[in-house]
Amino acid sequence: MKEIDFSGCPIMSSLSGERIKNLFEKIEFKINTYKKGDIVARQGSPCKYLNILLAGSVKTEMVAENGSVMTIENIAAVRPLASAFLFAENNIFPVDVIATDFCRIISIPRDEVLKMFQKDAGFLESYIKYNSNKTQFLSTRLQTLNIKTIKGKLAFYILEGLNKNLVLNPGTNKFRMDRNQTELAKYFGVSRPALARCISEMEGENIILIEHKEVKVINRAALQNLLG
Amino acid sequence: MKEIDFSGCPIMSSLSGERIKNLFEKIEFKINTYKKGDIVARQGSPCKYLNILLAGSVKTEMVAENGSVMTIENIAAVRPLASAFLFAENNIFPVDVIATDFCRIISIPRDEVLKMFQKDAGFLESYIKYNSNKTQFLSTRLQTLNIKTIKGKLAFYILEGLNKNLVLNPGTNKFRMDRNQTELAKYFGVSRPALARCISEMEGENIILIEHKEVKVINRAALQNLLG
DNA sequence: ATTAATCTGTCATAATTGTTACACAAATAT
DNA sequence: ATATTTGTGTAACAATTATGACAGATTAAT
Repeated sequence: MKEIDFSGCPIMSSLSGERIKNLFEKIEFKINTYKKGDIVARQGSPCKYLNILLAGSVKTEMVAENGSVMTIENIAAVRPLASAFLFAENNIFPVDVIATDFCRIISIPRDEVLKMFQKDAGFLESYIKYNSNKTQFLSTRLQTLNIKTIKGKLAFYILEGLNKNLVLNPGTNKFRMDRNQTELAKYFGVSRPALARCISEMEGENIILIEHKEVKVINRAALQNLLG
Repeated sequence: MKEIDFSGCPIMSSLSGERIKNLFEKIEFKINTYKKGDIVARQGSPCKYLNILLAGSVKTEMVAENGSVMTIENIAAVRPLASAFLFAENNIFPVDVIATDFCRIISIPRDEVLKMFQKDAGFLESYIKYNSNKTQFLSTRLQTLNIKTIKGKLAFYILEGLNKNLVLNPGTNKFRMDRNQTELAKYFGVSRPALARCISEMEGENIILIEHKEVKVINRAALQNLLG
């Protein structure tokens, strides 16, 4: 086990090396390597192992029967692959997983993972935490996308950012965005000029004031109204 | 324990009564009742317990400081409340939870839940499965919403429905929707007439044929093109 | 079988957003 | 300091979608 480096892996990083060693004792697993272009997993095939990308990078693609392809995600080590699918009702890979580099991937059978959960509550907690965080993240993204107007999305984003900042700076009406306008437009899935227009309109209506990445909320009630 | 009925609860229903009884042995928990209008949990308060709604119903709301309110969800027994937040990094309730009826809610401390995981791998598996299913569900919803055009959403929806049906009826190019046009429009978050127009255009282009809830795919490649 | 309710197809108009383009500001590199 | 890149504000026009409205088709209820 000493040759496996899980540092940076969201479901392992909280565990010490010693603990990881114990965790894998008597656990069956295999490590495969893939070269660039190899297919790691096929869309539609059952997901029976916890696969963790130890080194290299992969991309995930959806492939249709007529051959048309859509890239979904690029993933770099160290991260689990499709961890939400291992235990789901419908445990098949929703995508093709293709190596975009030389890769090492560890595969731990489902039942062995359950044993590992029983053995080390910390590992179990990390795994659940990882999935919980993901669920939370997706919920928030979904809320954002579910708002139809750009002004609404922006209002939601600003109120959210303000709330996060409130924990550190109680009573403030300012916060700093971690995205520029172009990135924000992509995040919302809208065009950049349309976002700029909305910002300038909302500034004109004295609701907010944005300078660089600094957002100042002037009329909070108006922001709230844009949500519903 | 005999008075607690978990039937229909997604994280308990796979377990027999005997097994549930064992599971709760030596486990600390409390059961509270709430009458209509009572606040079960406050937005922003830490989520330290696994709360399962045993009887009654609740609604979840986001409340702003100026008092404006937005209802997020209505939940009826038997279901866990905010199960994704118990183990997440940021374990605070994102919403107010308010009883809309007489309610009984069991609260099991976080650490006790971990003990229960260690005790019964089946319970652990159900819990993880529940969260996994949720992640999967949200991912799919996110993909749908991420497609900008109505035709694209429809194409995605149809291809997905076809794929699900393929497992039962290999080689088919038909499937039956479980929503009518009005419901589908709501699901997509678009207006009903706009959806109807897209359907009729796609029928005119000989891509699909929809009769009642029966969908027939004529030109699958064209559907694929609408995704990207 | 008839009525009532719901669902569907369609239209004109308004509102919102995307596209493309350009000038200028800000940040970064040389 | 200057050049280069990247980000921002703005505009005209095109495309898409929402809104509201209506008639006909389908389904459910009596």
